Amino acid sequence: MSIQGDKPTTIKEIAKKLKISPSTVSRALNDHPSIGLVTTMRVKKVAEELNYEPNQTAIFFKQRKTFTIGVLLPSLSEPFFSSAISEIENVSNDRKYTVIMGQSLDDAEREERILKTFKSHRVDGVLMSVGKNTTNLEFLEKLENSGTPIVFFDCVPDIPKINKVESDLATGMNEAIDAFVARGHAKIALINGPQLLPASEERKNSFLSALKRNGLDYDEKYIVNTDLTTEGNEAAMEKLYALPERPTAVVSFNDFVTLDVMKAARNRGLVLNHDIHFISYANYPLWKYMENPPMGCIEQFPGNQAKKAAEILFEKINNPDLAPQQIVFKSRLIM
Amino acid sequence: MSIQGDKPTTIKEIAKKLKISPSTVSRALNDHPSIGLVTTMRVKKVAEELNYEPNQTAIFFKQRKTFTIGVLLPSLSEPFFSSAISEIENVSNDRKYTVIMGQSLDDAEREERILKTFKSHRVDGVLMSVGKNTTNLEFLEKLENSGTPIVFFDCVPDIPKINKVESDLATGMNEAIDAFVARGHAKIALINGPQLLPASEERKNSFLSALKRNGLDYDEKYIVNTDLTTEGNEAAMEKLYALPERPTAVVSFNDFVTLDVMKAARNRGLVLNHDIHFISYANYPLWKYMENPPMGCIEQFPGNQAKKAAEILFEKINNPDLAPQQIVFKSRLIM
DNA sequence: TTGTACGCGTTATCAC
DNA sequence: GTGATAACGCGTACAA
Repeated sequence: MSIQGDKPTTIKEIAKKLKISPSTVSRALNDHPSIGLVTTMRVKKVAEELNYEPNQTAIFFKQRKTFTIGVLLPSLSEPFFSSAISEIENVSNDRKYTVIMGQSLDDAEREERILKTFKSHRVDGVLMSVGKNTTNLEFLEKLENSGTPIVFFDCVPDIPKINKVESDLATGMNEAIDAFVARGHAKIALINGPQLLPASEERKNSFLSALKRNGLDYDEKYIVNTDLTTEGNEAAMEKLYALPERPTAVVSFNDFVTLDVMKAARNRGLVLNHDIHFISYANYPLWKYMENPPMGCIEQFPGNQAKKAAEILFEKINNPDLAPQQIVFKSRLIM
Repeated sequence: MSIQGDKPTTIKEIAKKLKISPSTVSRALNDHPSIGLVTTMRVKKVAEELNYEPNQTAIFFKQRKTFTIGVLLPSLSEPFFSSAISEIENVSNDRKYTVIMGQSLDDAEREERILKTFKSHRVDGVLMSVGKNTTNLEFLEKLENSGTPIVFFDCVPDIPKINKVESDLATGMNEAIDAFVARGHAKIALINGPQLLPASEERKNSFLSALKRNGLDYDEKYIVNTDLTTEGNEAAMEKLYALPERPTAVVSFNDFVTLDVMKAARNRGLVLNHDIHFISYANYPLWKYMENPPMGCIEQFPGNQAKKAAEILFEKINNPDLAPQQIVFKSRLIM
């Protein structure tokens, strides 16, 4: 119930109380070697008493360094990004850095606005995964020549000389097709995302090459697309179901799609893991609890990706002349 | 490829270029009415050219206001908190506020350290859900009389006169027991969390009163505890399984527990939704995809809670004299 | 070992 | 309508 005012203590007040100069207080507080032990102790004692806490806003301002990084992701609620955030917070916390966050919700305008905010906050670096609808990459240039290091991960722009950490979707796809083939499947389908999405493009290409690698023919009817809505997912499954030569094995775009299509398959009377088999690009292992989970899933290690990206960012912050880092994490089939 | 230096443009440079004073530039940039239209336009044009962006660190420093709130949660990767974060980011973004984040991981020391960081960043307010192991609430006092408004949500300290948004677990529990009873169940068990957890205490109490309300006897063997590890969860299920009068209906602490115990039940040969029925305190609706989901789940609306908490915080920030707000969200059974 | 003086970028206050 | 000046809290080069 103290009538403790709202104004935080400053070094000046400590100085006045001790009848010494503010600079001495400053140095004492920072354990500057030139200050006598007694003085240092006296200063610290009074600082404690007065509940002194350094005003970081002043320090940030003066030092032109904020010990803060900005993290900009498409979404903060998706499990993939949650694991990422968690790792980023850990790495940052270890290094005494603070994290400010924003979600673009795949809105390019919002994305740019948040980036601007980060910049005006003078963050020491930016970690970001680009939204699906971002086409204009000017902001990048602006950021870069403002000297703020930036590291992309997961969804990265296709530009040379930037720092990025991404996932190689092909390795997991290869393993998936191999696994299907090893079990005797020949009619293998792909339920892909929206056609214009780079992530879809990549899945398609690696799907085709994995088929080829296994000596299988490609039938274009076996690639269907979904707009990632539940309706779209179900429609995609319907298309496959309607085929005269129904596929017995399916690789699907991601968890959410897989959940929908598996349900749709069940509703059509197909017996999971008997009539039809699924492998999903997956973000988290919830499958183990299901009675009929997908046959396998392709793990992209969002936590690891984010962690690595954060580490690169901190390297860059401490050594701006570092050459651009480009890391690729292999995706892996988990069964 | 411009040799654009690393130093951001300041109003001084704009002033020099235009041969006017920095104050005029400042006023022009802020659309101050006393500045002539022509001057204002000229200033804005040059600012644009020079890629001027206000240095918030300087503004924060001067204004003693950071337009930043700190959000401290036990975990950033749990779905419950992810939805919360997402809503908080939305509300903050709407109000032009920035969010800095930290996760305590239920470590009281880390929690306090992060809070200290928030404070030294001079955040305008704090939003927090208290960790499981936090016993010492001194930090709260310190924060409060430093004038920083703080709003708790989900896991809130049991103290009067603070701002909090919490969930009433009893309403959902009542509906759950009613639903079980309506379906003829009499042997109803509770798989609860660690005994010392307030959340467990609350579940237990509402379980007991819901039983009573339905004229059912309470058998202490029907309440088992888990430490929330997979092993603990399985052990809890085993205890129930071993009972001579096995329960036919179970309310379980949360999603993760439910997943484990349902699996354990299946492994014991019990047929879900026939031999044994589950209702779970649930954070997100993934159940609809399962072949044998729980009979129902008790939704706590983390997104709504967080949104309301954020709104209260912003009210507090704008009007510090506002009386403490205490909101309770009723939990609801979803079937 | 300690004090003095200055500057970081911005805005409020006062003067013209 | 515009300019000069001070101030926010801190760190540090320079002086003593």
